[in-house]
Amino acid sequence: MADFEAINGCNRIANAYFGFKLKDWESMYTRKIDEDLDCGIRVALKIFGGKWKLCIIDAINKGIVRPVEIHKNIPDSSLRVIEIQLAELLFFGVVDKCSEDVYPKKSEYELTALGKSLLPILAQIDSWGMAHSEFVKERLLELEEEV
Amino acid sequence: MADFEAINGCNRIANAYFGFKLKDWESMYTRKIDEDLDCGIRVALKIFGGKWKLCIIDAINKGIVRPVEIHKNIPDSSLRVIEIQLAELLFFGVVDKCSEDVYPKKSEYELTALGKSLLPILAQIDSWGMAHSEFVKERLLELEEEV
DNA sequence: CCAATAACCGAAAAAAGATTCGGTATGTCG
DNA sequence: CGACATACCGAATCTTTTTTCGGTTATTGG
Repeated sequence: MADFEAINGCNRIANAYFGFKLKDWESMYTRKIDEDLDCGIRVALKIFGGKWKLCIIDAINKGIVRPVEIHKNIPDSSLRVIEIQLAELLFFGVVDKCSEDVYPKKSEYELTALGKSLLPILAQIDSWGMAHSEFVKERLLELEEEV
Repeated sequence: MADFEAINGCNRIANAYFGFKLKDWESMYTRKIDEDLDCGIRVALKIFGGKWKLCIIDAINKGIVRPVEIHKNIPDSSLRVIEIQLAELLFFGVVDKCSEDVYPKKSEYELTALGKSLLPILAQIDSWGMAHSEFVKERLLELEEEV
């Protein structure tokens, strides 16, 4: 349970962290458990499969640790989704929240050991993407020209 | 253009490969190009970010090369989405279609060099997921108990 | 005190993604 | 030929994810 205690209120967890109502929980939950989780890929994607999660982890790793700053660093995202995905990452122990009572008192996030264990994957994905970004752009361009 | 020729008909490409109509194309396309693609992570996710794409690549790599077989190998998916995501992977050059005129004449997919370059990432994600699957399950269980 | 900023949150709407369903075409095998 | 399997495809529907919007609370700096 441990740091789970920090998050009190199941409504909040279910709703804020997963975006559904408690009445929906059972069906969603059981479905998720039954469906998935024999395949490493799907477990992994459940943790960092969100649209912005890897970008958030990347930002925190680069020292951008506060929600507003992370959001500014990822201009296409909405602040709300940063908050939500940060909360999910927090719930799954990928990040920790450490709002110290120092000046200026603002909440900061840091990577846990689990979060850090994702960094090699992150780096690999990022470098693959960088290596192929021109190719991907060209492919999309070709498609546009055809249309 | 090359193997792009193999895919004839822009309607088909836009609709089957991306699931929207041609009239929507311009806005979607320009948005996509403008938004993304400076960040390796997002380029990469554009290529293999679909729900089942990594599983499909994994299946092909394991020698499960025909759509129906891939679908059977991923029972939670629908055959349709396998077809669509296979077509997208084909379009982005991650897989190749090689329906040889041999008996039995059925379409088969194989990984291209680009597809194979994803295998290390795939392996890393999968092993990370396997290593943490118990933790993830427990986390979900805790949540269930709270509710 | 007051304006500004940050951290959140809930709800509704929009967008994206996946599924279901009903087709066509083609080939195989008995 | 006729039953069956495969490869596809389009459209409608449903689900999930993300965004937008309108708040509350708390802190900071003038």
